[in-house]
Amino acid sequence: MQADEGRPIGARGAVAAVNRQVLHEAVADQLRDLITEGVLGPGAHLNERVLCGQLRVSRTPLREALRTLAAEGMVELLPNRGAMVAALSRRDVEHAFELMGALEALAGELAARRATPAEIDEIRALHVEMLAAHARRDLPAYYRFNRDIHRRIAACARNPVLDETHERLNARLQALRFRSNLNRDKWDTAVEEHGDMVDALVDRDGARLGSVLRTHLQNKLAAVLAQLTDIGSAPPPAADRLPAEASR
Amino acid sequence: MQADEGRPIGARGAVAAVNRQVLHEAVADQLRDLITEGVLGPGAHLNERVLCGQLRVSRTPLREALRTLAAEGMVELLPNRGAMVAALSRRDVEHAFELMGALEALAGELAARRATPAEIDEIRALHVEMLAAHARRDLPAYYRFNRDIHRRIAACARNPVLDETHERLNARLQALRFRSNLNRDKWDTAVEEHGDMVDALVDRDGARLGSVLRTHLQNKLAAVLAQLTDIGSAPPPAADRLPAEASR
DNA sequence: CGACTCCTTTTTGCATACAATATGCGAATC
DNA sequence: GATTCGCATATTGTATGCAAAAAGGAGTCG
Repeated sequence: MQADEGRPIGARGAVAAVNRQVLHEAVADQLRDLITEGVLGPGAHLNERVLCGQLRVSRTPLREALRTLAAEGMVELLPNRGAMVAALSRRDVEHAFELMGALEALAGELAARRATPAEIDEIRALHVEMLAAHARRDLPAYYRFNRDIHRRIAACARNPVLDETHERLNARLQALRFRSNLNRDKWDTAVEEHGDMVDALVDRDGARLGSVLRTHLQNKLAAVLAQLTDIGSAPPPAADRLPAEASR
Repeated sequence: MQADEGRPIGARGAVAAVNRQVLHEAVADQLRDLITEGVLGPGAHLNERVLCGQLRVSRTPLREALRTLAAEGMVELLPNRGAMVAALSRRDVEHAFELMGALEALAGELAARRATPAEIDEIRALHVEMLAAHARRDLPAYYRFNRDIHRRIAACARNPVLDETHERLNARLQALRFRSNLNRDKWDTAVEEHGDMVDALVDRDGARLGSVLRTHLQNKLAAVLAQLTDIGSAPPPAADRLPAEASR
């Protein structure tokens, strides 16, 4: 990808927010993406010079971005020995999901109390679309609707602090790239649970919504853990999706 | 985040490692302290050059520290216009406490399930000491025991991810410096609630412990909000506890 | 009297240079 | 032959320099 000079790293594609002018934030965004996409796999060592060459930035903004990511828990800093992508142990995953459960339960409770009728209608509509995707066995579409529904429920909670915490935790977990490993039974169960969620939301039954979300997450944890052991010590994904280093 | 001392990736060293002296982390720690202590009050503008002079470091580690703190939510970065200490609105405080309630409830539930008898005994002992401090009207001692008890309960939950999230949120709130504004009634109520907490823990009644913690926090929120309006737009505390700038 | 513009000053953002620390390899020693 | 020491190299940590953006102020025009 020959970057045209003036264009900062992160500004690719439609969804990119307003043109990031601050390089270190753009770099942080880019690295986050690379990590969640698995291009930079768990445990991967991040060599500053190499990354500088690949991202076409100097070490200063890169290092600032790394500090940001470290504070977010996406990378780990080894003093005087560089940075590596955070690698979650099985234990870490369990802990994260415990916390996630509480966060989603809270979000559910609040959402049941605060959602507007319009929001609920929208979520119901998305749910129906998700059912269609499920019937069609269209996994990518299913994931999109799934994600969107969860996002919207979170938004109904109207608590940015909760939201941010949730997003951050989610980002850390995304690095595990547990997906698409969904057998039919689990998928059906998940869809059922989603039905319960929508019902609870429509009834504005916060406690029930919270508990459904918790169960939902519990099942997801089980799936993730199963996959973790399946893979075992997975081979590190090759990091060749990065642009080649600039020749100088 | 930092203070990851106990978990060096590979083999854990038997002997305590030598004091690490990575400047940007030291700076971050120091700034955190200055903010929570109120030396750098909410909304205070952080001029890089000035801080460099006061902390006797160059801009690079300072800037890296600021990025860290920004990711933690303690400061806000205004692109091209520097950093300022995060200023929480009333709304923000309410949101933070909502989240806090869920975190503490979870911690309580887990603690009731996972605490060892020895830990429970220790907490009971601390509780008795706290009662003594209360009887003596020794506020500082009370705060110390109070804090210690909460910390230990959190530790019993055995969930570092939860713990870190909780600590971080707490740090952000500490910047408000709501303390010592405790009238007798509220104090008595708080002590009573602490009694319930210990009882619930001894009974290993997670649900009850969680709900007590929630109530406890609810009352604290009320106090904080009251104080927030009391103070109104409080004058920014003078930042003269910093060392004077080095003359060059 | 106020708003606008242009210019100076200040401050932030990025790049690079220099210093400190870790790593790897080979020679010397036991 | 294995271990250890020491040196060479590579990598991270810190400081500084330079450019761009913002803030502040003086002067001018409406």
